[in-house]
Amino acid sequence: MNFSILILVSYISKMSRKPCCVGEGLKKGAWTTEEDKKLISYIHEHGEGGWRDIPQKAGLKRCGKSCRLRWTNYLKPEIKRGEFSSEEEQIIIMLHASRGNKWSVIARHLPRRTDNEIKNYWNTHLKKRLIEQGTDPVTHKPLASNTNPTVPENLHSLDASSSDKQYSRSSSMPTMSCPPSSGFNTVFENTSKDGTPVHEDDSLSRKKRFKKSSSTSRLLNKVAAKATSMKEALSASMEGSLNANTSFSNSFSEQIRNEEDSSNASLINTLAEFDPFLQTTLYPEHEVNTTSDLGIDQDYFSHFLENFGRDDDHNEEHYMNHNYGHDLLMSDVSQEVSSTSVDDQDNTIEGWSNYLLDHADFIHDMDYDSL
DNA sequence: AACAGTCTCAACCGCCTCGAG
DNA sequence: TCTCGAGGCGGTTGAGACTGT
Repeated sequence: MNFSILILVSYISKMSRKPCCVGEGLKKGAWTTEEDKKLISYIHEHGEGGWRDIPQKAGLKRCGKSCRLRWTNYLKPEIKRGEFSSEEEQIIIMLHASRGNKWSVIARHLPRRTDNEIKNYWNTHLKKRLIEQGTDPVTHKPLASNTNPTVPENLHSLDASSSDKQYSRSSSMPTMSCPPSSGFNTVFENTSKDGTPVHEDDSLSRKKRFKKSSSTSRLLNKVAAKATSMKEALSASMEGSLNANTSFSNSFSEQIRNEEDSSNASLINTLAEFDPFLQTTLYPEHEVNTTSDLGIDQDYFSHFLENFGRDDDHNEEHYMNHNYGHDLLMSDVSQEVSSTSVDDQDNTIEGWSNYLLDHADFIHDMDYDSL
């Protein structure tokens, strides 16, 4: 008997690591306001680091790891919380396509967002929307069985047998006509089930969570509603010298330098080259299969993936052998195209993502009505 | 009003990485 | 070179909030 226990203990000690947070009377679960105050107060006074000693010094019955997580994921003052912008969503999706579930890497490109928040947002929002779009959230390629993403076949396999009932729920939502590139969020945006406007309240209610994406939807609606007239304006203003399929190789920064001289139309074209979200609205012929709120065009996105590769560890050669095709990814950050390191790749993406974020306001404020 | 089902996200778990000694 | 521990990371869980019936 004792011998068996010895073997068992030996086996366990070899197979599993001792939990870092074992101790009598250590508290678990949700943090109280009082605990938060203690932790904030201590870190303000002594700074971060030395997490192991913090609980004792701060008078907390928590393990150091728990304190660190609470601080880095929630209490840190610079953390941005709440609604993700459409630009942030795009960055997450594109980075996830190239990096996979490297949440910390993705978080580096989204200032003030934590990896945990991004991970949660992906799992609860973006992943589902990609599936709804007919895109495999793992491979970021079209789902094989899906021939008509507008009514994704895969949804049928995600019905009652799935724990995720959001689809069946949303299918019961009132539908209304919307521009092709506006997403499923548009369906329920700003509207309660009886059709009356939903007003935001202060609580983190489910209503509010749905409304989190409403800015995306509003922008999508705004852009999509103008897509047709924009295209017409393009054709007219460029007198055929510039059409909707024109490829712009100018860098984004160059475009901005010439911003004052550029028409909104050419700028939007350039934006579209960067931005699948805009591209689908500019090139409606590309969006026949697009229903996602994200508005990401499959062909465009596949192109992105081809140029970017998915796996850092196995795409060094792939990365090196491609010129990335996209000047947009390179020019803005003055990176060597031949660079092969993950760090350089990070920098490249960072330049692009920073640009997207930096000019989000500009994109949002663009005067579509003038077109 | 009550209940069951569903969704969200803060927090936890356990493994990994890396630097110090 | 090896060991150890702090911190980092991605996956998972479960409490609480919300919706539908």
